[in-house]
Amino acid sequence: MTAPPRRIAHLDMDAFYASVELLRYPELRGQPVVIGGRSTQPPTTAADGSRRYARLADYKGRGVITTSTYEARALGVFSAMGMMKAARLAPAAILLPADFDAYRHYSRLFKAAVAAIAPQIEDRGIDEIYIDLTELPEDSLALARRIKQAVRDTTGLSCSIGIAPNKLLAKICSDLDKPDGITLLAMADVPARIWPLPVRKINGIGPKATERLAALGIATIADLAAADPAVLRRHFGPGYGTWLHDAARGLDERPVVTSSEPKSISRETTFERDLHPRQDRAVLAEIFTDLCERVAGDLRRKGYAGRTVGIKLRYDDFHTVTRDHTLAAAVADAAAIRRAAGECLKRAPLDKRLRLLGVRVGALERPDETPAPATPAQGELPL
DNA sequence: TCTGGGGTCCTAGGACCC
DNA sequence: TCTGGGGTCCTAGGACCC
Repeated sequence: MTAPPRRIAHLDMDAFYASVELLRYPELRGQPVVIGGRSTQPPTTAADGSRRYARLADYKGRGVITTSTYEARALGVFSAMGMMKAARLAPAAILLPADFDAYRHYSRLFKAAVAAIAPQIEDRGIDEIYIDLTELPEDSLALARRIKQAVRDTTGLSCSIGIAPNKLLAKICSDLDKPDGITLLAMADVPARIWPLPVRKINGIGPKATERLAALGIATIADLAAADPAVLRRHFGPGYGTWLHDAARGLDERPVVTSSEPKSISRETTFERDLHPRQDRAVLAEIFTDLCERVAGDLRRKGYAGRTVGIKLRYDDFHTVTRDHTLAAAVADAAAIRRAAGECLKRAPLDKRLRLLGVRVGALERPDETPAPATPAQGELPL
């Protein structure tokens, strides 16, 4: 007996942050708009109701683009691009600050709308989800249309959906007909629809792996599927090499995971200008304490404590180091985090200017829950 | 004009224990 | 005394994702 094929959907909101901003500023529809920049000012409204927007050309600082509208992408401006570089490509583009409270609000709305139709949902961040449709009676196209309509009705926003036998393929599919698209794919379609794509389209193949594959003459997913798995394992290690070979053939057994606990909570900040550990000691100490307080606030709000406290330093040459310190018992208060983080700092090189400082708490526990008992459960033999 | 912030997972080595 | 091996925890770095 073989199990029937699964039906897994991947839903991706279209240019999510930018689209939320267009709900607020509808007159910007059709224009190149980018979101980003820490010091970006929101638009000002004149007495006659007209708004004045910041332009990308006005920006000064070390921010990156968070999202851009499709019109801005057409000018070569994409997520994670440095703002100063983007300003050269599209100086007249409208610049808006990120409003994460608004995005979280719309995120909750669209997920609730989907859950009312298909409750088996895996959260993949603020703007995308996997949905397991296997147990639902309707056909896939009807479900995809109904879900898209529900998302549009409750948020005014569009999304793209891919439906395939697993998460790997569903994720690739949701990107094939963007924006506002639906793509259905069966295993038999993999050679025609998936193999012509570049390897970078596979979720889990990033810039480094793409480059190393290119050096082996592997550019498309078809190239990867045709590659000798032994060669892949030799170059990429047994785990990743085997995964690459499977992924290229569209194989993926990962389940849709409908609930999970966080593993770590962190806060970090990149300074407006690089700071020297000695000359700028006082201001660095203040930022350090503030980061610890913000992490403590996040822990308290979410109901966690953690045993491992860590720091992250990024130097002016972008070299990054981390230091960890594991305590005997989990902590959640700012003073204890600050003490442990201070111990970490003593073990890090402090002779170069810093551009970033971060504080993290891991090995999380819920302090209100009793840890699992070490004694065997009832009816179990103490072997 | 370089390169944000919040995460997860994997690897690898050393310590320590059995 | 020497040798061997497995398991777990901790630390550091790196790739990758949204």
